[in-house]
Amino acid sequence: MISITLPDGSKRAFDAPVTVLQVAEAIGPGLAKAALAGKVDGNVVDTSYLIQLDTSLAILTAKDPEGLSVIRHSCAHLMANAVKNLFPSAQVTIGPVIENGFYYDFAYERAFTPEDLVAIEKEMERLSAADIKVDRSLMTRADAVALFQQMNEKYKVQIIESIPAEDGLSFYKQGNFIDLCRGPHVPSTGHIKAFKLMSVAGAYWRGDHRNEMLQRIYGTAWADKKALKDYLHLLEEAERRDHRKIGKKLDLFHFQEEAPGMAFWHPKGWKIYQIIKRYMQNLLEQNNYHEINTPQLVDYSLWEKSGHADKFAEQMFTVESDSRLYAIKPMNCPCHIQVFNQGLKSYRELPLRLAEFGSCHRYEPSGSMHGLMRVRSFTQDDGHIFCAESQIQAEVADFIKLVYDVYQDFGFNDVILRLSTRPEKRVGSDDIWDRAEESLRVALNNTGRSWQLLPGEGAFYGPKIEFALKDCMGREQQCGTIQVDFSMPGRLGAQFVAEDNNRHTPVMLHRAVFGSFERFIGILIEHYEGAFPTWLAPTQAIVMNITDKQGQYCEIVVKSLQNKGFRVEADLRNEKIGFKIREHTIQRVPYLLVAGDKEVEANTIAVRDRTGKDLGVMTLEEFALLLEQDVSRMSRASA
RNA sequence: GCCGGUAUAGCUCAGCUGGUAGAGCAACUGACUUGUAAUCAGUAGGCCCCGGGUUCGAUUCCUGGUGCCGGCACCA
Repeated sequence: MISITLPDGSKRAFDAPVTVLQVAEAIGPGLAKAALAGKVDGNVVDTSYLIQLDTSLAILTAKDPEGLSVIRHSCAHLMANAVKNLFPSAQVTIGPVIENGFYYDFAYERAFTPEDLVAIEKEMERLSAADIKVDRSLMTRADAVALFQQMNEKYKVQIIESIPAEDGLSFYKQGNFIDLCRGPHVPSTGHIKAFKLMSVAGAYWRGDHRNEMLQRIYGTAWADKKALKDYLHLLEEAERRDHRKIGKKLDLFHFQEEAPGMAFWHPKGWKIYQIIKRYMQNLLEQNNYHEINTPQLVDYSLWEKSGHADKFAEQMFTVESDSRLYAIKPMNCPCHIQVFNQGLKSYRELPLRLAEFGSCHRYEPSGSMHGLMRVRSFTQDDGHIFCAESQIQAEVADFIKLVYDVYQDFGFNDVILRLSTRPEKRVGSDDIWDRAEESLRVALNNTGRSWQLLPGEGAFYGPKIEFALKDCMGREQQCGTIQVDFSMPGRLGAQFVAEDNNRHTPVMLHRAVFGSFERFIGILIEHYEGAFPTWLAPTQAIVMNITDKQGQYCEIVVKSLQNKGFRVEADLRNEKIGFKIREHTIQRVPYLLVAGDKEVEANTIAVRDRTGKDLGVMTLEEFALLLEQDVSRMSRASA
């Protein structure tokens, strides 16, 4: 007797071992038809999985997130199957599920073209329509190696050989196609109904740039055609949020060929930049930082001492003058240590917090640049906290809180927290790394928030906590960071006199909240789709006349609001009011003020907002109050 | 940096197989003096990314470069 507990708590009894599919059939034919996989004791398994002991079971269909994952995974196999049918000499490698879809990497003598993709998709449709049964089987490693060697799948052989011998190897076969896979998979290819191949791209074998490049095909797959259509529509919407497009449309900045990766800021974009800079200056002052400024060019020898030249020589811009070699600073920390080193410091002065809106230049690889998100010339809201080891914990905790406060002010609620630990190429002993990583881990755990571990992703001088925000396409962009550095202060001779009257080397915490102004503004643009909250909007209100008669009145209105500190402009062009409204609505100006004869007569203005909502006719004082309240919703900005 | 794609007016984009280019919007000029998302008419605007080659002739084909786009790798 086997008793199976279903998600609703009910139990089913069977005389003999049953497969997941048989259980589904016992529940109902509709469910059996929709069944993609089962969840037995929390593990997702094939519908052919044989249940032999009492357990809990959920039948997974396309409606379940895990069922959708199975579809995507099986769709990757379906694509590999199609590719092998059309290009028999292509070799298969790996094909995992990713957010919204899947990819599969192939080794082939030439690159796949967009036309190939169309053909592959068509072949996939054919295989899906044929509803081919998907069978799972087990094989020993030796047999598997022999089989794939015989098929001339040398990448697959490598993968199989790298799996520990004691692990069981499962394989999935559909028609003429077989692939090593942990599974589970759909029972037959007919369950894969809604998919689309998105793009081809190069990708290094095993993610290592020293290896050959494979052809990666990206695809998306959904439960049904409607979900697929919705997703494609969502993608189009997301593209509209692209900061590069909005930057052009709202005239915020531009790039040009003569200065790749370096933004030319236009008046409105620069206004936003100034607003967030002032915001940060206020905040730093409140948090006991001292703002400083350091040189743009520093003799190359300093970068050799700091260790940066060792790792980043290729990525530094250099200038030779008067037979001396300088580097245009790629970062600010060595300079901050120079400031710290002026004069003997006492433990009483720690923690000493130095901040700089530091303009940096890095020769980033050409293929890595991306609008404002990754540039060669950028300004960090950089800061370095010099402290004793015992002070790390409190400083890190304060900083994490600061970051969350700031992000909240800017409307970001989805912050991705990560801890990046020691990389292969690094300075400092393992003991130092142990202590540094531990201090960050403790700080993260104390926040009660969930965080991800990124092993090996730390800076060469220390581990780091990263605060990442998502861009319009869901890509994670690192913005804030705090890094514990036990090495650089010592390398550059930083010292302080402790309570014991001996000289000690301080710990340095590198930290930035925005990361860079460029990237942060890029993220802001995408987050708000250009419709910045009033406190950030370059123009907060526009005043428009109906005819020339109200021109003078409009100018008085503008002047009066400007005198109160608001960013207000007039649009007195001889155009119809509808035309002007449309233009400024598209330009995302929060408030649109109209003055016609009636308003002049009553000494009022007609107000509407950029969403099209009519806020009615009011006096200037009433509007100023409304504006004031709107702006002060962001408390820290006006602090 | 690597793989692929791409580059035409300020912007968004047409331009079949080679015969030196067009649209919409924007700009400018004029008329209109207008009540909440596009008034009408006119004018002007192009080293068709840069260099080399093939050709009688190249925006178009080939080739080298650069920028940009999508990935990969990198990211102090």
